[in-house]
Amino acid sequence: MPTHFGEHPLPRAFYERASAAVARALLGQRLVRVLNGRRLSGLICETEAYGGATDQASHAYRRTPRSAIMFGPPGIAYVYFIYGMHHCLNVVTECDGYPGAVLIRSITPAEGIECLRENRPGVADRYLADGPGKLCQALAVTAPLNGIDLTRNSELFITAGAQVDVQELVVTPRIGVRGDEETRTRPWRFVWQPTSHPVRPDPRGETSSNALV
DNA sequence: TATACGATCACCT
DNA sequence: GGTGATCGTATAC
Repeated sequence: MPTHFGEHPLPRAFYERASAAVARALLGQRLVRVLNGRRLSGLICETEAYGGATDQASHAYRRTPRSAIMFGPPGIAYVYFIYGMHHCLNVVTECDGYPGAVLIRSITPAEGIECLRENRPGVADRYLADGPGKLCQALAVTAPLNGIDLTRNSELFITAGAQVDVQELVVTPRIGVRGDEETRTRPWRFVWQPTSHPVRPDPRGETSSNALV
């Protein structure tokens, strides 16, 4: 795949679909961050889909100034601050006017590992970007990147990465969400677990299934 | 204006 | 497996 000048970010049409479809399709794609002239990247290996008024776990369950971005055009980054110290990176999905987003929960470092190490001092390579807050720290994704267009070749974008085989796909309920039974059990977390190299086990032990594949 | 808490992480036992 | 850190945001008053 192209890793040089002129590579094409995934087009807006990629994101203009149902959140769960985008969450599934993002597995294996390459998240690229250009920081101080250095290029960092990783392959997306864990995502979660979030919806609108019928998804009690979503920020867009109610429209507020913060969640308004989820109602806008797809392909835009939604970065928010949580627990007083972490950032989370999302991609807006669905048509303009209809809310949706995908939370990127973890990546496998691919380029610029030295820089990721600098951003996460004292952390073993295996844990550099294996969580939503961790990957934001590793890639220096913070509030100023909120609203950036991921379909443009700039500081943050996503390009085509690896093919993810169905055999390597795990689908589970989302982590740490509240709400009614339907919201809590909705199978909207997608994990890429290449059989060749083990990925971390399910962090909270919820049952997994390939039912949605 | 005030208050409670979260789409988390790291460090403790 | 338990919990403190730490603050923007939403919501209640």
